[in-house]
Amino acid sequence: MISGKFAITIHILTLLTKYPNDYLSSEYIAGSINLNAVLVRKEIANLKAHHIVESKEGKNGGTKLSVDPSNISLKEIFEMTFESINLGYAKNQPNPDCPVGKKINQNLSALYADMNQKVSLQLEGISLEDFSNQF
Amino acid sequence: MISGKFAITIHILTLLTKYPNDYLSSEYIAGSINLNAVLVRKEIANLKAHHIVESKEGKNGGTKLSVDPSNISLKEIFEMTFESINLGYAKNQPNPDCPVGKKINQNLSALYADMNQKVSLQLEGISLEDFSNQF
DNA sequence: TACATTTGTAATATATTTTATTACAGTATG
DNA sequence: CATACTGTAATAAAATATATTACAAATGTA
Repeated sequence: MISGKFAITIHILTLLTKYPNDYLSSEYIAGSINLNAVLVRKEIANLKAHHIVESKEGKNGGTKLSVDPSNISLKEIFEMTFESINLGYAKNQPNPDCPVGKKINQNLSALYADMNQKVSLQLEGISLEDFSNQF
Repeated sequence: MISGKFAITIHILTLLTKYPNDYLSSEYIAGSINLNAVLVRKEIANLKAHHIVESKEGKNGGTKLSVDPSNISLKEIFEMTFESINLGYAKNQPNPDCPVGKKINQNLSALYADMNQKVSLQLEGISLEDFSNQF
């Protein structure tokens, strides 16, 4: 199962991009995603830690973008919400006495690293503004 | 969480490539992966359905490759074990009355489709033989 | 000031997915 | 005919993801 972190975060950011002058509440955002507001606030906390958004507490509070959406790429959003693209690893440590077991994870890692590079290149070319303009 | 299906399958196939003249038992393979033998047999069932390997039941039975490892690419293995590369979707259906909610999944899908194309190209260029030669 | 609204965060519960285990029928080998 | 395998179903356990509840703290406004 892949978590919805990236999708949720990009949904939040698209809303904030669409309404750049408003502080949107987590309840409002949650209503668009159809997700619990606490989880929205958790992703917002992550965005705040990366200085992408800023929040205001109290009545009429909420969250708004603190960067220009043309200056942030999907690669950055990806990196904030996803460790790396990969096709998975077996759960347990493989047998180190088997020539295949000994090296499988290292060889998979190399493969996945290449994958990430290609995907990163793709995501780097798309700004949040680009993405939002599709709506 | 990403399941280990792809990693397990490629581990199995690497072993079969290394020992092309033997029928390897699921217990033996499981010992290399450090995984329950039943799960190995399940992935082998998948490989058999795709005519990549063949099994022999009974004493001294096991599984061996039924294709030339230079003629099968990681892309094919990927497609047998993975739906598609993606960065996830939010779990619940988004609000169709919101312009963003209405289109978010479609726009994410398009993004992910591009990603798959790039990754597929990469994987297409690597044969099982290539991968196995790294060990 | 008092109230309402909102964030921030912790604690806990539920749901979903992934992996593991158990069990056993069926098949081939020697 | 005993042994060592596969094939597969059923169930359990573990891991992860999402949801809910609760409440302190902040802030705008009557």
